Amino acid sequence: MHDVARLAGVSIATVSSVINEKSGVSPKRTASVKDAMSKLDYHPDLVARSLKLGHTKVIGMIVPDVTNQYYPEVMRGVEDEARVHGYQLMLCNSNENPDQEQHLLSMLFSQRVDGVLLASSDSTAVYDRQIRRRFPIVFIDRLPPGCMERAVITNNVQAAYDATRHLISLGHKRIAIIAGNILLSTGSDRVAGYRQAMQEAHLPIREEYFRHGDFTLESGIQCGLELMNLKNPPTAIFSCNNKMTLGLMRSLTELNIACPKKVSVVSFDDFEWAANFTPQLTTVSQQTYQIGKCAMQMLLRIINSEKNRTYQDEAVLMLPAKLLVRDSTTRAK
Amino acid sequence: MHDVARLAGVSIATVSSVINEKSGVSPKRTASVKDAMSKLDYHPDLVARSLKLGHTKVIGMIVPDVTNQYYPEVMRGVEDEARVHGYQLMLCNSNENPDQEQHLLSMLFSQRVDGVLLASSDSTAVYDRQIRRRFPIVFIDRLPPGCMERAVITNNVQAAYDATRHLISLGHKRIAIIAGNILLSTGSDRVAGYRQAMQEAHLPIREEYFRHGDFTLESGIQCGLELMNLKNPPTAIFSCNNKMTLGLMRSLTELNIACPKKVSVVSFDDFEWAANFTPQLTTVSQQTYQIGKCAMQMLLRIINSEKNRTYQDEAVLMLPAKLLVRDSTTRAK
DNA sequence: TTTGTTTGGTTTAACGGTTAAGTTGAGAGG
DNA sequence: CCTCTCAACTTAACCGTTAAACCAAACAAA
Repeated sequence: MHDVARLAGVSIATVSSVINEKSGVSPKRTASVKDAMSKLDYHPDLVARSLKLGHTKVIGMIVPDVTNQYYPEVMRGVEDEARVHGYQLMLCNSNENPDQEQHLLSMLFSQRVDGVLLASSDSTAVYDRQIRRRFPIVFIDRLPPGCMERAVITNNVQAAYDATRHLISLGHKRIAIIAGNILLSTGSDRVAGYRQAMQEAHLPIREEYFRHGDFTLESGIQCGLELMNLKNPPTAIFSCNNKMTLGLMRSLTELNIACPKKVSVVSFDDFEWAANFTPQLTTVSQQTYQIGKCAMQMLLRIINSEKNRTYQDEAVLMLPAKLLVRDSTTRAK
Repeated sequence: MHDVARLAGVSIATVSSVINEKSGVSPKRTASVKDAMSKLDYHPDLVARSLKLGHTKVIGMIVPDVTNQYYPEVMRGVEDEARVHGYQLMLCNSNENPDQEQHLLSMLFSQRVDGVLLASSDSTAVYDRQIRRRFPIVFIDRLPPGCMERAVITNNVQAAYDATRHLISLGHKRIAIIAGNILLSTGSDRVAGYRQAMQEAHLPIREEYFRHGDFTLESGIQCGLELMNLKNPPTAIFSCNNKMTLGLMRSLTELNIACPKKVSVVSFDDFEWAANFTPQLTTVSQQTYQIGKCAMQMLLRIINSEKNRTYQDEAVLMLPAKLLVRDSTTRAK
């Protein structure tokens, strides 16, 4: 910057003015400064600017597993919205590990990011003022216990209800569920929707049809095997996320059980490949891109309101999911 | 920091020494400083530190599409290696857009990242000294034209050769290829491997069996339809990436053509779902995690060698891929 | 002519750390 | 008792920006 100023024959303050497009610099000088900048291949140091300005124009995003299709899709929405407003993204992986999540959180704070988007894997952490004071947080996908605001999630209860209703309307009575980690809202809410639909239809929820997975492929295989090896196996299964569904389908292949002939399957989470399975999977499709976009918008509103001290609270935004009926579900015999 | 120093009754320099675990601070003071730090919930400002130190301990990573399974897998390797050495990751999406890629590159420079991992979508850009001077770059996945060093990629020629050989060894003669963007090394190298295997087996490469896709699902569908609607359709198809394969399989479903009965399919890129398709897909599996890990290690070596001025050059590291034979390929009749 | 205002710039003090150089005090050696 | 050494700590300069305060010249109004 110093060099640019010297080459253009002005002070560094003038260079700064040109960079930030402030008024009060004559066209002639503006031109010569710009000239000098490109001659020297000068790029402003955002580190220094951040230090001075007190904000970084970077927002952090913590997800439990980048490898799960779901999160990159959310990330697209976040990124597109962020770019429009000149923000950069710092993506971190918590590996479903609460300790690492806390560590990342404090690391992001040290990096002085302007805000954080968090899909928390910590079912015990209380994100109270302590953390809040550090920076604005918007929760995505998963709602931490007790959290009543600043979150963008899918209406999991409704979505699970719809999925289960679909099975019931096809005449199924023996409907099993492969639940995810019920310490997470995505785990418990989907179970709640299932329960609601079953009770409404006066169907019993048999203990043996209620399987606890943990959102991983392996647990899907395990639960699938257990369910189909019962003396009286279910005629339909509701699997609570994409990875477990994958495991479930593998177990069906292994046991040589035809789907949907012998058992109908409806899965949470749609993904590119779902329509390519044989059979094509009936899924609950979340608005992933939209979740990311809305979350980023909410975060931006919070950041700006803190800047202007016009604190307005942001409720939990619940986006509906859509049931995509394909070939893995069919009428009960 | 000021507050911490005051509370502990020392100077800020002493606080700094404690933070950086420098010798020359008495145990008593060390304790009281640490005490004060936790009392005030103090987290050092990495922005200020970066400004002073001239490095950020952040490395940038630019990928064409986070939504492609491949890149998150690479990212895992990068992240694990980065974490060990105290580096953070800034992930960016170029959307296969060269302009955006250039823009991100200059943005990352302004952020003063210590290095960059780049899967370039720019087939024309020359990454010469101009760019190099800004920061160390290691290329991943795709080798830009003319680049002979500082890259970690899969041995695409060999892998494509193996895949094609596999089809040939099954007795296929009419072997089609759905190529990707041949302006990218991943596109052209895979074609080269295919060519080599075909020529070696004295099989003609028919123009009509050579289809140009662009690595997208849509192009896969398109090429699949075109190929199977020929008067004399191929008995085997080599598809050059995961998304195009997905498209290809959709087109087969649409045309009601059985795989592998009517046509064998081998695909580049393995992914979690590949083993769940019906039929289970024969794929070329890249060492994604390892690519990320090795690339990060190489970048670290470059960064450190620049620091010590012990410039040593890094060649192109080529990792082998593995052919996973499953059910989508079978003997030609 | 004097005064006020506007325009187009410069100077300088932060921002929050790190570190080289300087200071202090205590113990050892002469 | 004086000097020397060394450990322990402080002072102050610096990193690259921005912005408030300041300044000079030009011009308009009284």
